[in-house]
Amino acid sequence: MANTGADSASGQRSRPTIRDVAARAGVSKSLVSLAFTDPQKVGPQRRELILEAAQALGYEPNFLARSLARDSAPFVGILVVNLRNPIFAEIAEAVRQELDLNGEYGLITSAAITDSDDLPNSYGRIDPRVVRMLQDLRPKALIVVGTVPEEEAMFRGIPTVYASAAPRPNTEHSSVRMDDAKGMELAVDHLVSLGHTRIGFIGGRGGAVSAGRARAFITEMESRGLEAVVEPAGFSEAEGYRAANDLLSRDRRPSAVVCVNDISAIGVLAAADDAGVVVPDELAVVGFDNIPLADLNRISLTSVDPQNREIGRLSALAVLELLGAQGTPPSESLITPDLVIRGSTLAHRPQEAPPSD
Amino acid sequence: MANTGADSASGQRSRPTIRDVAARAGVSKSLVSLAFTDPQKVGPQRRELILEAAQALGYEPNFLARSLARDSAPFVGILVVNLRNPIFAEIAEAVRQELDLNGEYGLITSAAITDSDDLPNSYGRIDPRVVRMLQDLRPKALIVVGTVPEEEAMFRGIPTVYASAAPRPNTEHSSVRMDDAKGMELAVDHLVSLGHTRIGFIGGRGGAVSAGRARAFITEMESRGLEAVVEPAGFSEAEGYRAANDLLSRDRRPSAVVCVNDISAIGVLAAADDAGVVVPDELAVVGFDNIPLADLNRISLTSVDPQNREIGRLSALAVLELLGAQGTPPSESLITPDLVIRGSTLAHRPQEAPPSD
DNA sequence: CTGAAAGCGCTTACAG
DNA sequence: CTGAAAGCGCTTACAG
Repeated sequence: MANTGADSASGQRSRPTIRDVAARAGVSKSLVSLAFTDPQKVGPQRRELILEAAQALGYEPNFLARSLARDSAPFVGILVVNLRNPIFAEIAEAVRQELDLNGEYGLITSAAITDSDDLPNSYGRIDPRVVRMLQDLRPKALIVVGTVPEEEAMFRGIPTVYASAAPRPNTEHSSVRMDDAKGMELAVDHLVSLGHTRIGFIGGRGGAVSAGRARAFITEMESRGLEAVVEPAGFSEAEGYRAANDLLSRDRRPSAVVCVNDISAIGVLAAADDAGVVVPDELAVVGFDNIPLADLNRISLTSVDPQNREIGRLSALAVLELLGAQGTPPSESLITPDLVIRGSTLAHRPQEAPPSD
Repeated sequence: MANTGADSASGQRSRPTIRDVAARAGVSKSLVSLAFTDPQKVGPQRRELILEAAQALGYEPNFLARSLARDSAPFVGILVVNLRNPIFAEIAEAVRQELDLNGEYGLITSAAITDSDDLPNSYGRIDPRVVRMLQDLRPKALIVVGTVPEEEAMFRGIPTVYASAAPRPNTEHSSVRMDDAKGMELAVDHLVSLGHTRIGFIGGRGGAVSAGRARAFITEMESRGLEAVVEPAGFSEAEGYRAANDLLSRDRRPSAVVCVNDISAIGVLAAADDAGVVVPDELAVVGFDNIPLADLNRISLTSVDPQNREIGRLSALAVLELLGAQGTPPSESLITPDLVIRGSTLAHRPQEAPPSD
């Protein structure tokens, strides 16, 4: 149904258009357009007139029509691969906030396909229709939060930054992510300083990030002349649980483990609890991600903090740079992580203050 | 920049348009349009021809242009008020899945404004620009997941269903949410069956849901001739912590508490731990929401399960009904919750199997 | 600084 | 069943 005059007279209101504003202000459509896109180029009194008319009518330019005409929408798309993982939500919000500060606008959307057996941290597949939709919307740029398992061909032709994920080797895209080598160094340093020498790693499966951390662990251990014990596992709690059981049943079991992420570390804690192994006295545990859970009184998990807000912030800035100069080559930023020490490695952790308000 | 022929000859490819397909198939634009919107109305051979041309060119109709022409986009908008809360992600995905099953398409987006002091469960404000953007996109309908603090005027003119939130009294919108009275009955029943008579409630602040649960608690207790002890608190861990401390320092302290949600219940557990109060022996704790956290070994929180996937599913169906018959009056569905009993109320809980894969 | 005109990619009556 | 035409709401050269 076209938006006829009759329609706007009826109860079913549609939003006023540029035409309505032009009529009310007594100017042409194009002048109204100009007043909204490049106000300086319109004479002060006319501008005032137009803005008043728009105000009175409650007019705001229609994104959709504007996008079609310009062949580019006035926003940066933020594609969150997995909504269930709280760190992705945190990154996405940090991205949006930083874009805001720079006068850009971020639209968050999610493309996760729910598998029946989906776990909080599972890296699900992506819905190609969401990506197509996003392409139709023609965002100025895209920020992909999290690891996309599929080929990146989907994002071709639009400036893209990966937040918290590594792009494929010969990509044209930028990325901002934690420096895993540095994170592993912090984790192993900490454990070694507590006197641990027999240290295991749980992880290595489930993608590039996992494999990279396993490699970093081996490097870190070998550089100290220590034996690297690796128990392959993915990102889920269940896999952490199983891997920990395997590790705990070895004859020379490790006195400490580093886990590929916090979720699997939670599984390790559960396995230790069930096996009557006291944490941290008999088993020290370190995770990666520093999810909110890690800070809970009863979990108190020492974890490598990837600085998610910083990752989000820098991803936004990377996109702005890409937008500024078209020829900008893709960049890779590695963020230096932090180690947050808690009860899973230090028995007598400093008494925590009650959570602040 | 218009999408000229020269442009499509250059490296910077844009997607093929209906015009390209028409040219290749040797038919008019409108016939191509028809072939995509109402294939039956096109002769078999021509249809085949058109589809082949489209296939060869990699053509797919542009959502944006279609939306502008039709004054309605081919999808249902799913607005997630708060991305940080895992239950909202779960609902949103269930909505999308059910829409899918019915041939509709759901686009998830988030509108949370990050406040500096934002907590995992804080009900943030909503970004009006996201809503406007969504309106411009003209979704067929809207599903709002979570409580929107602002006025609902934003959603006027578009069929809307609230998932997991109550609409304002005289609204024209539908809603699907947990039956809080029933949930409270389950919680109190359980505690009473364990022999508790002095039971507290932590919550009541922060919105309609919170206040409603407080009222339900009082009703439930009074109907049994028990005294209802209410300690006002919001949804955050910090507020749960503080409220629990207040409650525990009373002369006749309760032997059990029901919390307005799981996050605040976590705060209660922390307060009990810090005060040396043993859960569940000296204090039994029940939460609402059954977030994934509640199932963790070390938390093991008894919780009222709102059946989020079911809420999502029914919200999708409610929207489909609204779309089917325009005159359909708004409906309110109350979902019967479940009580998941864990270690925070039952000391010797059944030995849990290791998490399944 | 202003206004008429063409166009973004699609859909929808309307006449053949 | 098919094709030319007008339109969705906006932007962008282009001529005044």
